[in-house]
Amino acid sequence: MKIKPQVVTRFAPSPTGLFHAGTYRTAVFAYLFARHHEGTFILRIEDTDRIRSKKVYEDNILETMSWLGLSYDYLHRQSEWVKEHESIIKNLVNRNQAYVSPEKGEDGVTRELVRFRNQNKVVTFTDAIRGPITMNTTDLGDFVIAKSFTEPLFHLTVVADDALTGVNHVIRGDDHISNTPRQILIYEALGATIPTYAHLPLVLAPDRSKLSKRKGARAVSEYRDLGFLPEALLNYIASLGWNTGGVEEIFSKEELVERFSLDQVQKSGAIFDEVKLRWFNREHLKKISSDRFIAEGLPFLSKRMQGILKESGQTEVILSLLRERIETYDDIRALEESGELEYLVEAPIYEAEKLKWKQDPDLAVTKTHLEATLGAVSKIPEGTWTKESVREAVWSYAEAAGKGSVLWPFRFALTGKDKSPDPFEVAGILGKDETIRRIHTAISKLAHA
RNA sequence: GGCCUCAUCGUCUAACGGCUAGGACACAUCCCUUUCACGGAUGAAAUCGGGGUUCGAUUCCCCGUGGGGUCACCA
Repeated sequence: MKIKPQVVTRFAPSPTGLFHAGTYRTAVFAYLFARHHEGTFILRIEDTDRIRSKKVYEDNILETMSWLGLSYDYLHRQSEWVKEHESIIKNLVNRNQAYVSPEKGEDGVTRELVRFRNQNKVVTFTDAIRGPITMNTTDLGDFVIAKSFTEPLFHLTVVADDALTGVNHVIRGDDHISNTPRQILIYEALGATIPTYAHLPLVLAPDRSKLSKRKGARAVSEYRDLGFLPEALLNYIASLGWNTGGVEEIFSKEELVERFSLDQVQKSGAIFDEVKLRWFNREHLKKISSDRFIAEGLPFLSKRMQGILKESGQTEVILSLLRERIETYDDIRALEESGELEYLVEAPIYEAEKLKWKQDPDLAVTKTHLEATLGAVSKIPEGTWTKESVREAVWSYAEAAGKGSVLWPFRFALTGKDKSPDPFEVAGILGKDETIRRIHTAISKLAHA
């Protein structure tokens, strides 16, 4: 442990479901705040509700935190601290700050609930983002803090655990503002130091209501499977409700840590916009190494296509060709599924008419140009066949005869597609034999023209 | 409904009380270009309303309006 007083903050999810960006935004801000101040970041699993808490959800939280790169200094589960909670509740009762109240539940069984003895006062706290907030706690009544000595409830465990772990900055969602006064009451009863609160504005669905699964919000872990980069998600989530004030938007985790500050956090909610997320992803995709792009992007192609690429030895060339045309890795899968990559595997099937460039009068011109192209590329020695050498062989003729008139038929003969990479790129991948074969096919289609 | 809270382009946002309210995403047009993509340029697009304070209000105050959150033996 460090000796100097430091920032201690935490992220405290309850493992009762899969979490969307709204929940993780809290984690991101708490993390950035802690790291910026070289403080301690605690991950606390709030599993006091034994019925609703599930191991799979806890695993999902741990995996997502690690995927996003949100490292924590300390991890604990509330369920492991029942003893501590029990003694705190007993102390409260002994000091007459809480009392046991036998009450009948909905099931007709009488249980000994523990209720907090509310002093009915006005509580004011200064929120780091919103400033002073005042609330009268009278209408809260003597709220329940435990279902029994060994079954503590949310408000008690939150305060107990934060106090026990020395948390001095509570960064959480806006939806907890109304919980804060009663938690402050508990701090006072415990004689513990009240932390600084920072309530973050909510992340909203497109209809401006709180983001939720019902509103179609995806779990953050789902974005991993959809081929998003963790640094893009982190960057975008951090940008929701916070900004540096400058014009740059793309930041690495380290840059975010360096720049983060609570006083630049927005007060109003922000709509989660997947379109902008995709843009962030594209920007981050541009920055990663070619090796990483290939390693991560390849699995999004079918096994069949992966096999074909491996056999041809062109995996790297083809994937880097895709790189500037996609926003997420999943776009690679979509590209293959829509047949965009078929011409790399087998000769295209198309109507002869389509070989003609839009500005040419008839197919006779097309045929002439294809024959000239064929002649030019045939002269390239097998061993020096590259996209550059193909370009060199054809370029001067194309410039003289009209680039569109020459290059459109050339490209179409190779791909059979209205849209594709340029013919040199494709010829480079296909190799000399296949390129010549496809030009021949095109010319024979035009035999009668 | 009570309590709390928020309010700048469609969205995310910038603007010591002081230039023509700036940028990004998306959109449109144009350029580059054999096509697509990339890239470049341009454009359309906002201070919720009403009162104050002030020489001057996006900014400060009040009142409306609208949105959101929250009101458990969940967290």
